[in-house]
Amino acid sequence: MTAAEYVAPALLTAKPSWLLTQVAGHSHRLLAARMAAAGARGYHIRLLASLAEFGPASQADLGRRTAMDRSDVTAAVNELGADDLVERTADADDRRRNVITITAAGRARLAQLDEITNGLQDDLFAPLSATERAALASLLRRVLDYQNGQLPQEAQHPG
Amino acid sequence: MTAAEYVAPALLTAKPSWLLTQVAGHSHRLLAARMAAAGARGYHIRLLASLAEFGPASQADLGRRTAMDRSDVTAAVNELGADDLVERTADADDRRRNVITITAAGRARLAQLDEITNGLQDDLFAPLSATERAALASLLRRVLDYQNGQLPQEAQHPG
DNA sequence: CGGATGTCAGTCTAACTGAGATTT
DNA sequence: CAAATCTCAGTTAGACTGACATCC
Repeated sequence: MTAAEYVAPALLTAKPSWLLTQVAGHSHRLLAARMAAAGARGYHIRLLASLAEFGPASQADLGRRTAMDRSDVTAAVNELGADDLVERTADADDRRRNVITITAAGRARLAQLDEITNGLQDDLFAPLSATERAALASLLRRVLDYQNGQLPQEAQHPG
Repeated sequence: MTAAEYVAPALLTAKPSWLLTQVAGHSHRLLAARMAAAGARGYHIRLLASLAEFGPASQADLGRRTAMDRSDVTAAVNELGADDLVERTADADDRRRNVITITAAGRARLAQLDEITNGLQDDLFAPLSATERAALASLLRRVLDYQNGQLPQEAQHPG
C-alpha cells in the first residue's frame, strides 16, 4: 500500500468554498504564527487599524466595525491597554460606554503589525502576478460586500 | 455619535488575506450551521468524501488525504462509526492499522452532505457569474497547490 | 533500535452564548 | 419599561501537542 499524499477528493476540491477555507486556513496559520512571534494576535491589528483610521470609538462600535464579538473586544482592549497601545476612558455623554483611543505607541505597533501582514501577502500569493492578485481581491471583495449586504443590519443607522 | 456600520478599515480591506479570511469565515459559519442542522460537522464530509473517492484507507492515510490530525480522525471515525456510516476493521497485513470503509449508509449520507455544500456555493457566491466563480476557483487552486508544494512533505512517497 | 499507528488527554484560538449590572 | 453597553463565565469547532502502547 502506497502512503497517501495530501490529495483531497475532487468532490471537495471542486468547490470554491473548500479552496477558500483551505487557503484561508493556511493564511490564518501563517498570520497567527507571525503575530504570536511579535507578541500579538489577530484581534489586535483589527482594533488598532479601526481606531487609527476611524478614530476613537466605543467598544460596541469597535465590535461592529471589526466584526468582533463584544466580549472579545473587551478582552482584546484589556490586552492592548496593558501595553499602553490604547486608552480606555469613560464617555461623559453616555456613561454606559468606554471610549477607546489609540496611543502613539499603538500607532507604532500598528505599523509593525501592518508590515507583518504585508509580508504575508507575498508569501501567501507568491504564485500569482500582481494582476491576478488584484483580480482575486476584486472577486473576494464583491462576495464580501454581498455578504455584508445580506446581514441583519440591526445596528445600521445610515445617515 | 452615529452607530458604526460594518465597515472595516482600508488598511485591512486592501489586503487579499483579509478578504480571504473574512469570506472564509462567513463560509465556515454557514457550513457549520447547516452541517449541525443535519447532525454532522465539517470533519465528517471530509472523511466520507475521501473514502468514497479513493476507497478504504487507514486512519493515518485518511488524515494525510484530508489534512486532518490523526487524533481528530480517530474521534471523527468514532462518530461516523456510531451511525454505521463507516466500518472500522483490523488490517490483516499491518496490525497497527485500522482499515476504514464507507458503508452504503455512509454514501447516502455523503450525498446528503454534498447537497448541503452545493447549496452553500450558490448562497456564498451569488454575486459572481459561473465564469467568475471558475476564475476564483482557479486562482485559489493555484495558491493552494503552491502552499502544498511548500509543505515539509515528510510523508510523500512519489511513485 | 527507529518509525509508524491508533488512542487518549490535554491545550489554544477564534467565535459565540448567556447572564448580570449599569445606564439611556 | 425596553434597549444598549460592558463584563464575565462558559461553550463550541477546529487545529494542534504530548504521551503512551502497540506493531512493522
